[in-house]
Amino acid sequence: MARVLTPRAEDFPRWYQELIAKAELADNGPVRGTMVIRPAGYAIWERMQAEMDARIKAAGAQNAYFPVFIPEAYLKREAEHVEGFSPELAVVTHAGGKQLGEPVVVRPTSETVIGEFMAKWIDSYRDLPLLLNQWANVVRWELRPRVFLRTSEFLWQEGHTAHATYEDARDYAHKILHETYEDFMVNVLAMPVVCGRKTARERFAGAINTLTLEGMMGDGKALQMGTSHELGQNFARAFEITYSSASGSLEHAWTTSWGVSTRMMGGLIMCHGDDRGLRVPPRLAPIQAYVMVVKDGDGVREAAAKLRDELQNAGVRVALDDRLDTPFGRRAVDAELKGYPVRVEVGPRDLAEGNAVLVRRRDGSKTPTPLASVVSAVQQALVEDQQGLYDEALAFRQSRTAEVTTLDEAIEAAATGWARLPWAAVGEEGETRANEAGVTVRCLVREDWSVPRSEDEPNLYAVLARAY
RNA sequence: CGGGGUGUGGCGCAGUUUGGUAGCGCACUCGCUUUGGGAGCGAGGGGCCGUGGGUUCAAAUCCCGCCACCCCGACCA
Repeated sequence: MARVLTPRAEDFPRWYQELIAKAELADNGPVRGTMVIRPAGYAIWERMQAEMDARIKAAGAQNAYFPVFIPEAYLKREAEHVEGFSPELAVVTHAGGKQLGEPVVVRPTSETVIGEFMAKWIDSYRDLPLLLNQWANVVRWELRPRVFLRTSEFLWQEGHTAHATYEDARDYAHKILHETYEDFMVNVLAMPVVCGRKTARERFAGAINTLTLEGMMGDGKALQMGTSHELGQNFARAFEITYSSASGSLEHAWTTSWGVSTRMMGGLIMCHGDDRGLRVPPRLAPIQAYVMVVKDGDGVREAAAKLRDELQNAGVRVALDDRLDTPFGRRAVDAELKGYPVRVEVGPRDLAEGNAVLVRRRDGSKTPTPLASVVSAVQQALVEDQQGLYDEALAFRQSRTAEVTTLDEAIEAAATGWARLPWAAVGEEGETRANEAGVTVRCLVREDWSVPRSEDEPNLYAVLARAY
């Protein structure tokens, strides 16, 4: 059987296969494209999760946990929602050695179960807003899985909130979009994203508005990195999430939901990776500085260990590699594949001159550095390369984004990157035409690239691109 | 579901046209030499060739059925 690497060769650079094999970030699982994250990849995911979780808590949400099995009837309560998801549901029909009276669905997302609980937990306006988040794996039996980008099972965070008013819900959805997601992607992942509003066609099933964060990958395609939905009162009505207002009237709550997933791992690889492997932004990297004993010699191990300690004390996430039984070349190449931002190479030759060699993953530069200034040089490199990766990705996106005026031009430009044009020049018919050409409307933005409050605002622009 | 394709040690493949009882690379184990950019040499271990049936003295190879998986399209965080 041919090895399972679903992204097409032209979508992923050559190194990707080697990265999968050697850096062991992730692999497809035994069940039809189910994602398996190996330990090396988990270290990166774990840091993503920690950084994201901190931001979610800063937004006031609390973590909770809900059932993996959802009665089919729950899904059916919200018409659009069930229609949107039915084809991709995994349904359990047998359990306990017999056929179930009512099948249960393996959650594709948890609006419905959480809605059920929200209805129980919310009585008064004093209970609002209710801000919940859960880290969980969900299953969507997509027709065509792709490693990292669209696996049948994926791990994500899904936030679910209920608010007393439309405005409060809307503002919260936008707050998550910017303060939680955009902040994380820009400052931790070093990935520029365009925040915008999905068209009616691209909207989440059951939402009144879907906000998105779109990133450009190394091949010019777009990847939706995260999403934040205003669900209006659709789910509140379906699950009877009601509260007594201050004036005593019974009202339906306004809910939101939002999520980011392990897809970000794919985005990270495809945005920053180069022909030598992964480049992990310093703020994300589980190992920021990799101190390597290049070759044994007088005082080499001691010097390396000392640098490790100094870096650690300075707050740098550091690892020491003194495996002299493994050839240096292999260790160096492995470190590159795994994308450690900075390597500190210590060997007798440089040590004789009181130096270690500082190697930066971002540009491959090698700089002999006096032992006494290694810590400050590393710290500086980490800061510079965090910014450098972002600047590089932004410059790339800008160079591949065309401002055009007609749909034909936009479709042509989408062959290599993104195109932006007045939404009025596209419209629903234009969107259909673009889709037929393999191009989708990624989002709607204002002229200054900010997020529109409504689809009816004048002077909106559409961002068109090919997507995964 | 439509159109292509593939199933052979852990991974990637050759062998199938022209049947003769399974091989290569990587990985793994042991030994020696190496170690400043993916090491070399030597010696090993590991496969009822997806599955069921048929043809034959003999099937990975030929014939029929079944199954699984992959790629392209429809679907999507």
